[in-house]
Amino acid sequence: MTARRRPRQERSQQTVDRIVAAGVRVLAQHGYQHASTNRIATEAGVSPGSIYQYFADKDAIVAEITRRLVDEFAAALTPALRRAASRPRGEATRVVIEAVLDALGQHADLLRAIVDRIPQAEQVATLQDVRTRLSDAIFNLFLIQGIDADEDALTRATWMIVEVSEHLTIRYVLDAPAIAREDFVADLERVIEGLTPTPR
Amino acid sequence: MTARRRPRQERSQQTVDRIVAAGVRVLAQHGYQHASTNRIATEAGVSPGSIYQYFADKDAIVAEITRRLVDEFAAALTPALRRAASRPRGEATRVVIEAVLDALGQHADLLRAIVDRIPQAEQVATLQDVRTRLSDAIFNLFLIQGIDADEDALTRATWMIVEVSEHLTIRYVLDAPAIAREDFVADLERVIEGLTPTPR
Amino acid sequence: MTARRRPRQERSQQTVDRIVAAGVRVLAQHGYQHASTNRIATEAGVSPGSIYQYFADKDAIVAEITRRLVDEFAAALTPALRRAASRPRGEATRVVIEAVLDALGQHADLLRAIVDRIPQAEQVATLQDVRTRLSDAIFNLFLIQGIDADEDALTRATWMIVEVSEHLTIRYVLDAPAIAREDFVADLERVIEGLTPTPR
Amino acid sequence: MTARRRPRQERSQQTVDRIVAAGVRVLAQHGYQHASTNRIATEAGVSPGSIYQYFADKDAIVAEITRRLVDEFAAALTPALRRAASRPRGEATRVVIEAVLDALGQHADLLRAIVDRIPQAEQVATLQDVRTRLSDAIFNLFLIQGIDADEDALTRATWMIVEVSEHLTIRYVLDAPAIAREDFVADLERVIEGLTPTPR
DNA sequence: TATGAATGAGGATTCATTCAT
DNA sequence: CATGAATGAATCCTCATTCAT
Repeated sequence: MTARRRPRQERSQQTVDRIVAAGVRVLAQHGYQHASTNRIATEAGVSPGSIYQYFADKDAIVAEITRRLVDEFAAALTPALRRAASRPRGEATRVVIEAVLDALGQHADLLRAIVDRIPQAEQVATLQDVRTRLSDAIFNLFLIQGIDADEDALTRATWMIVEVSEHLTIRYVLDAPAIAREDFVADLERVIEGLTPTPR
Repeated sequence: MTARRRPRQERSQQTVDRIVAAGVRVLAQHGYQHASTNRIATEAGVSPGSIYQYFADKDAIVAEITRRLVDEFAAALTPALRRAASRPRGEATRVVIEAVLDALGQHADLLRAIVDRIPQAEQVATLQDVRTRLSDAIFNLFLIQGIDADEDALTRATWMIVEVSEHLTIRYVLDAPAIAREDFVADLERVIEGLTPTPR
Repeated sequence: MTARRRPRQERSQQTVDRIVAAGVRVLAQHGYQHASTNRIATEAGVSPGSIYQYFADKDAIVAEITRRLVDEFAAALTPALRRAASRPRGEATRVVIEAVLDALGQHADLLRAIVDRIPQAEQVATLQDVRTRLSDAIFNLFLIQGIDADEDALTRATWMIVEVSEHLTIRYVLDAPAIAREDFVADLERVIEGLTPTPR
Repeated sequence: MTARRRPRQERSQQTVDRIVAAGVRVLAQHGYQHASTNRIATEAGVSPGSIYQYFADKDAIVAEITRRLVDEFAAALTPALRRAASRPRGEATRVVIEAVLDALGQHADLLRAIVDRIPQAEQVATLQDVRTRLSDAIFNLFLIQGIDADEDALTRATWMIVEVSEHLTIRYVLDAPAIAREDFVADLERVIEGLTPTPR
């Protein structure tokens, strides 16, 4: 469970927002271990006690931050996915990749705060969710497209595509290697294509 | 440098080893933030003060752990690299991947302690080193094999191959997805092949 | 600056006062090096953490103690200085000496804690300040009284008078030698008189 | 008690000397509280354990340092005192002051290490000795010179002269104020003269 | 005697959390 | 609801001292 109470009043909502925003800033600047609740409270212009009106403990703040990243990411992605549905396979892949890069880029700070500042093993909960949903989506996509290789092959392809895509897009956004975006997209598309099982 | 003093007596070496071993266990079990020096000392059967005979501070222990992982990994890999040198390209790739999986698998605990338990942003200099050396090696390999596409393409291919290979092999070893090893190797080989620039 | 936050509530002020008071007692009893923050906290009936609500570190407590001593000393001295202004030189000197002895005597414990328990080299900025202000005052007094020997002589006289007066009054108060106060005052007055440059 | 054993063998004596010398350096550089025995041992090129062959504890080192300062100071002073015996009063005073300044100046580092780096309250033992001996000498001098004011006056004069002389000469040597030595000596001589009881 | 590895109590400081106001 | 003072266990680290070799 994340939030202690889901505040309806506007002022409360504002307080929560300010805490979360402060959390992101403090996390980005000081890292997970030095992101003390007191610092977050100060940064948010809120008393330490107030934090515990809305969050059960420190980790709940991080969980909420993650949840928001995921939500906003999903929201930013939705239209692209819809658009992709009506395109031929190769183009669809490209459209989605572009959309992912855009979405990640818009929340680079948040992303860095979570991905680079929190140990993997602690990120689990919410992020694992996303990955699962992503995997399911891709797996279903295979089925829809009539790519019915044996199940093991589909599972494998799904796993590899998810891992590669997630990792590469995140690192591309966060590390900004000296690679032109169109080249990166083309390469990634080719990799995904190569990993997609061929219909029998 | 990591060590405070380079121990001469045998007892010292044992103590250092016990501290490092305890560090790995504690890291693996409790994660970076809860890996307190006192816990490590207790786990090592050593007094807290003893740690500071050999390590400048807590991070130095982590650094040493990382260094050992890297060293042992490199050692385990060397013969395979030599063997690979005399094989045709495709087979060489496969031989190296297999060797990497073996090497990583032998130190899965260590690997998990570092990769999953320490925030990326703190993962020490030593690891960056490895990545750099790996990149250089691959880049040179391209040149040696007469693959002289333009430099940008080589840089890009290097970056993508390193990121993909590192991430996939590590996740494969640590997450043990339900994928047959030979299939995984074949897939990864294919991805790498696909990313390798074609000679003009 | 010394305080971390300037307390608004009354309770805060009380806590600060209790910490400072405990600091004085602990300093007096155990000396600077054994005046641990934990001991001070215990003596103050306060948790260790509370100290750091109001003081940046241990030295800040000492600095605050010193500041208070200096302030109270200055306050106790002011009326005497005013009274002295309207007296002939010799008597004025005597009046001031008496006032200094009174002022120091009122804070003997504090004085001992600082002067005898803290190494000279660490005796904080605040004390240097006082000495500087004292020197300036005396130097100006010379000028006002039309004692215009050459500057070197004034500087020298100032230095010697400050050193002698400070040291003798402090030691008289702290060591309580078997000397009648009126005799001590007379002697010191004579010494100061002897060190005062004669007007040309 | 200071030394654990008074070593006769040459090598032992050398070790003690090195420890003491290292103690002075470390004290001067780091101050009393940060002058750890380990640091002293390292600086002396000796093992920590060896220190405890020759000194009961850390304070014994400081005590020994103090003792040496006092001894060397006394040694440096003796001839001057002898010379002074045959001079008229005023000149004798001057000769002694000059000798004191020389003696202190030769051991400025040692002096600073002790006087400025160790809390007064901890200097007691050995230094109090010197002061006592000095007081006795002056008191006797008064008697010898037939200055037989009442005992209280002698006691008072002795106390004041000792305090003033000790403090001023030490501060003059350590703080090096912008005062010509001959002027300083003349002033101090005048002060002492003024404090000396007049024969009835 | 000398060594230096080992000790462990103790020190300064932090920070998630509570609770009286 | 909000405040912010207070808490106190836990953290990293130091250092005088001991003792097996």
